[in-house]
Amino acid sequence: MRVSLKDVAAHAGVSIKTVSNVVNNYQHVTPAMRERVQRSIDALGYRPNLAARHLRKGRTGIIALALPELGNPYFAELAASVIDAASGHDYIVLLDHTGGSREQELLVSQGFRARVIDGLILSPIELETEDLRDRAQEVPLVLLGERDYDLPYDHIAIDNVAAARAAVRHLIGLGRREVAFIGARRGRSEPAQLRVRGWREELTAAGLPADEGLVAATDGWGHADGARAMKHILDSGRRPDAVFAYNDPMAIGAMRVLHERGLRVPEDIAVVGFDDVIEGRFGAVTLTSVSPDKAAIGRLAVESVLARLNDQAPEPRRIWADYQLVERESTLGRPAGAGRGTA
Amino acid sequence: MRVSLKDVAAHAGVSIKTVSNVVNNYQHVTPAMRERVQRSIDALGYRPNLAARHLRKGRTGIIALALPELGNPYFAELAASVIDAASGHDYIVLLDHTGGSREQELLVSQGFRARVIDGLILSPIELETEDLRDRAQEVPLVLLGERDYDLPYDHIAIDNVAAARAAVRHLIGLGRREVAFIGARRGRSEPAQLRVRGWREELTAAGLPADEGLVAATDGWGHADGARAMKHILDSGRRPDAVFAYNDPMAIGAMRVLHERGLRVPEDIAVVGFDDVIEGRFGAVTLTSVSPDKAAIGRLAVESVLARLNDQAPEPRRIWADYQLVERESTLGRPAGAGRGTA
DNA sequence: TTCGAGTTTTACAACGTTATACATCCCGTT
DNA sequence: AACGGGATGTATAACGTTGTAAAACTCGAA
Repeated sequence: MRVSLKDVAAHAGVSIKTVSNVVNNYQHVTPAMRERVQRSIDALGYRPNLAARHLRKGRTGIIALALPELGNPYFAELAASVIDAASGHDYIVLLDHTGGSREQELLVSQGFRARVIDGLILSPIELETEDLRDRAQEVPLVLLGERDYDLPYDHIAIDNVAAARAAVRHLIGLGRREVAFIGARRGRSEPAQLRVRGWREELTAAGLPADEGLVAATDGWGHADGARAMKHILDSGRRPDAVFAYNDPMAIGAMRVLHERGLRVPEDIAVVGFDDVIEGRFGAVTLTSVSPDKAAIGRLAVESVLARLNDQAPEPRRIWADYQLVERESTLGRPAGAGRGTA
Repeated sequence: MRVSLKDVAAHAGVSIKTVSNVVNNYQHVTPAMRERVQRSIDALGYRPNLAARHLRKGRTGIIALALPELGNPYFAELAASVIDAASGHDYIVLLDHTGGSREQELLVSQGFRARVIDGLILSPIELETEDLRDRAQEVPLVLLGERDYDLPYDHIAIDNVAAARAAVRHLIGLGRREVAFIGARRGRSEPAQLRVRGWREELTAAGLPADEGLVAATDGWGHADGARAMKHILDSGRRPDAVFAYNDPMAIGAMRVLHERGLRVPEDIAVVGFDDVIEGRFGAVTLTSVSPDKAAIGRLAVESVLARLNDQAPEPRRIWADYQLVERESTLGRPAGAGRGTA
């Protein structure tokens, strides 16, 4: 069996607690004693049993990250950034995916999928405010993403309305007048509402009609959904001169359809995506996109969870991460601005 | 504080162990007793403390999955499939990424990054046989991916040589004679060696020269690396009529360069990738690719780890997963429909 | 020498669970 | 009626760690 503190203590001829003190770098240990115990530790190859430590301290050193789907590279990159951030605090990350379904999100938020965690970072899609309200407050929860909840949890996101407005402003600046929005979600909940709102506000501000006939609802968030939505718009006889998609995969799916129909990007239709995933930089037409600071989001999420875990956190707050509009071939034209903010 | 077995026992007026028996579905519990205890469990909202269970049983219910990088959608999709497979066995997945560096892979393989796990699924890139040989045998290890080790661990992969040969055979069948390979890795280790070997064998079998001048080494595995490699080949004055890339992102990066140089895919140069990631289906030219059965790989990996954990596993073995060559526009016999976008 | 105030080490009791060994109960058989 | 044996429930001791409180040192000053 494995070496325990008891074995080390016996080997060094001291009490168990003294060994524990050495292991944990307790202040009051004489250098001589530390040396002696350390020698036994090395000799026996002792390594702490984390299960016992967890039981005793009530901490596991694990935080869970629940994302809608890993297939979307934005979430994959976000996961990577969370893992790195956590690693810097000696935390490891348990990953789960919900498929963006309310049921799974509920299970995750109530801790039924993972019960060994110190904290949870959740990026909800369909979850409603009331779903989270009766959450048994077991471990700290930090929310990520576009949904807008009025709840006592930290929430990290970029300013989706402002970012969407920047994207639409950019398109208008190119002289486009009919800007379609791809990716409003069907059903009662409206996860895309902030981006749709930004689209609407900016058009209105520019004195253009926010034509709801140019808003295409979809069932999912992938390439295929974007393609279907684009087809739907074109088949309905509309011919917008610009498309703003909920995210990059949908934008790329839409561009594929435009290509199949012989429509040129950006000459006939300009396209802007959201998330700035790597694949947008290598298509035949590179994609202009809103680029959230993923590294910052991951870092802030981890820091928030850990702060709350250590009771160092003030009241729950909304934290804004930076973003940037990155222009590429799909909207060749003149420069646009960046945005940012703080809570 | 949280509800423990003790609380439930007091509430139900029985001993702690009886409650434990109910929780663990122990055989000999009368329905009446089970009912009564269950009522208390529900009333108090009891949920087992995994740290304690872990300490007692020596199991955590967690397996770790260590992948080179999540940014590559192949690995992201693989992670999703492992998470789903594990979930079916009441296991959860701790995710780590190594960046494909030997140092990180070593840390992971020796359990220094995560020590609360029952088993480890590792997809190594640079790790050498000897690095794994002196691994302290703490938890079961299952290997994934292209590397070929002669070690007592289960190894799950598709037959890379055969798959690569199928890809090259397909290109030769189109009448292509100069097939470049993109993505051999620099340095002493040769992670891409099996696919290069398949490339070489198939060309030779067809009576064509395996021209090493058409093999492009890269530093990484991403879009940008593929683009660089393609540029390198073209700049060296070579003009192959086909390209076989180590993976899809590299193939897509290469196609972008071909597009920039005014070379048509597939008319001038046919392209085949590897992994069949979703993004290959939505470019201006969709990508022919070797499609490994990711769901099977995830499932087999989880099953292998758990079998070994339960001592139900025979001697370590190599397990082959299925694959398929999916043909798309990048290797179409005749020119694709809508002309290429312009400008 | 004795005392006191710090400093260093120790003994012991948790943390919440499951395994072991034992006690009890309920039967059908003698 | 008493017995034996399987089915069911219980008390207790681990698992390996850390927090608490108390004991045992050290050292300078009375």
